[in-house]
Amino acid sequence: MEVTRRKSPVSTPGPQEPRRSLTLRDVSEASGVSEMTVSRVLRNRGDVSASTRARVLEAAKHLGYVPNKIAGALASQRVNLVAVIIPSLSNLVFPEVLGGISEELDDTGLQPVVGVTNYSPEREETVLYEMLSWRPSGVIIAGLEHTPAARAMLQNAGIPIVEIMDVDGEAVDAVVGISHHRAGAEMARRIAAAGYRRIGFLGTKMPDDHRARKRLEGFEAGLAEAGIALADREFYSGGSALLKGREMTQAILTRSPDLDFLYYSNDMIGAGGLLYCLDKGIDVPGRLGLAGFNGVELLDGLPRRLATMDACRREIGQRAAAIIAGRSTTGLVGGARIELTPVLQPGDTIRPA
Amino acid sequence: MEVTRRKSPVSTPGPQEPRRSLTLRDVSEASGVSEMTVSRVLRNRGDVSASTRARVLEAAKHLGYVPNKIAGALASQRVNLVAVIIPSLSNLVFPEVLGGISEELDDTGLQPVVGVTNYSPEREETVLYEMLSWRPSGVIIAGLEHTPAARAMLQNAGIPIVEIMDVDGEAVDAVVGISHHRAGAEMARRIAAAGYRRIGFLGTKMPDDHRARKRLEGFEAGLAEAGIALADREFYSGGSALLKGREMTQAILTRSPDLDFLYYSNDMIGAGGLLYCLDKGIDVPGRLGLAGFNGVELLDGLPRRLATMDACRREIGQRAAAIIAGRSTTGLVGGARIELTPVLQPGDTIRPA
DNA sequence: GTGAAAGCGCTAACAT
DNA sequence: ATGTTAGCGCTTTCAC
Repeated sequence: MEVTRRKSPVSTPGPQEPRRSLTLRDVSEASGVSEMTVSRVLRNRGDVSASTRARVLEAAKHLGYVPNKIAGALASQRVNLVAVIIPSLSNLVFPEVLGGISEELDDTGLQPVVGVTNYSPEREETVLYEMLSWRPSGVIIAGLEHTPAARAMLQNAGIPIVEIMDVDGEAVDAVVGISHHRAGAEMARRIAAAGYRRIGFLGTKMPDDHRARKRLEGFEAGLAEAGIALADREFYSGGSALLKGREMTQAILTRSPDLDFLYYSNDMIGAGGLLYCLDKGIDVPGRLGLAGFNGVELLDGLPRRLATMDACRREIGQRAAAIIAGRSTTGLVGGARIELTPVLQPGDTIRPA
Repeated sequence: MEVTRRKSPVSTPGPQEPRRSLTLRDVSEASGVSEMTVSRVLRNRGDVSASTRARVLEAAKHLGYVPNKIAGALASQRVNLVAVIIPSLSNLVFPEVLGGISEELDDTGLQPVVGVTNYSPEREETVLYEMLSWRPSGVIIAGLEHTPAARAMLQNAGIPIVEIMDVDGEAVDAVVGISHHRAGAEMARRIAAAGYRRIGFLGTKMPDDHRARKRLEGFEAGLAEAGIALADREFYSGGSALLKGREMTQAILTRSPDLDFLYYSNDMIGAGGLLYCLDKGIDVPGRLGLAGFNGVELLDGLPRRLATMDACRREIGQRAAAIIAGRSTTGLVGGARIELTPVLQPGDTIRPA
């Protein structure tokens, strides 16, 4: 049995005994160069003669050496990871944000690591703690609402933090997003201007989806400007969004047949509602107008284009990543606040004003 | 200027100088207990008196200490990370697999870390290298096709490897998936049995989507059993799948108006095709039958249920994660081969046999 | 251009 | 129940 940990000869490992990974020392011995020089070659640092470099690379490749970033990170106090914390991956929106982040990070040597919270503040706290314990170079996190503990961790992390998606609130550090309140209000004004008066809201019942909540609040505020109050509302949670959209639409129209507009908290349930209306032969947008939110690509394939607002998902990811990348280069600190402006796309489901 | 690295006094950090993170030593000093005991408390290891434990936890919490997993991993030679390497996040299928993985890993102390390859073998190789350099406890990777270098890395990693989604080929270690060849063949037999004879295939043009390719091969083999050859085929890539489905359907029906069945390589383009047919008033499934692949939840909201086959996405994730979790506990080695059986769901778009 | 020494923050192993 | 010692595999720093 081995007792000492180091210098154990690389005897053939026993049957069930996990093989030891190769180390710099192995490459060093195989190439007859010091560990230090091997390290330099592998990181393209400092001056190394072409011949040495070739010899080292050859040895490393031949052995199948994969550097140990754990040791590297510990020694250099540098980790090329960016923590990305989002509520969900099935939401369609977040993979797109992620796409923007990856794209922007691609040439920086930084790598995103994704954590998913399922819209639970407690899970967010856990995930954040877990990720911070790997000492990432930055954090990109969805939303401005966090538990006090999570907020404290973000503040004390000593790394750039970018809160994304939403700008309606107090940021810890930098923030990139849109105002969901304003987005809701803008849609409300457009609807009111088009002459719709009996307006219903349909949303997923997500106590922790603050952005959907803010859109609704903004929407009601916008309607109020025109002296209109929300006539009815319908909430669901879970399941296929498209199907839920159908069911909710049927439910609300059965209960309040005089509604002339339906505002959905996202495009997927909106699309379900649209399909339902077309099925039932309801005149859209004449008898009934419809609008969603997000501007998802999926809508392009529907029989009619649902009115929506682009949430600038990809750009949000890019800008957030750019902030992290920029700071990790310059070392500068200071919280930018970037508010993007979503564009209202009336599509075919709002009648002209 | 500091020269020694250790024992540097915790003087107030300068304005732009990144703060040093708290260490075990800080907690040790604050609580008046040795670093080792603090470490034990924080990991719930060994016997620590209730009073000491309380004191340590209090100190750690008060300071806002977040353990440094990099150092911990290096010292313990243990990393609670599982590398998950998938082609895409926008494919709808992979987030579901991920869901299964997370769920299964949740109580094991293991954490998934996701890497995305965009269906590029070279990118897969890079991502794999990057992830292996963090010395994860296991790898879950989509598909059986890898570059020789990637395959070598997997073989030499000395950790459990689970290749997922597909079982048609040679696995490095364990494998969990379905036979896409068989899935294609089964659908072909069903279609032939229903009396369809002029059959077209529509797929995304993905040279590296081996599973779609295998389904097509199986499909053709299945048709051949009934003496049928594929009458036409149509390929596209990129863009909104739903919209592409529409366009491709229009294209293939224009070119080959006598087709009586369309087999799509995935449900999204199939759904687009279905919407197109309904728009055009084509009699489905009488005049024209349709089928997709995957069994995505989205289909539930469509006007008609598209025929499909469930790809067992969630279960694949669960089983794969269970293999990794099991091995990291038992230390046993040995490649399981788990073939799941997808179920054909005829929906409303294949006429009865 | 190359090497030697020290130590990153933590934990395994062995005292006590 | 708690402390001490010696690294984990790499990079920083300084010397040659």
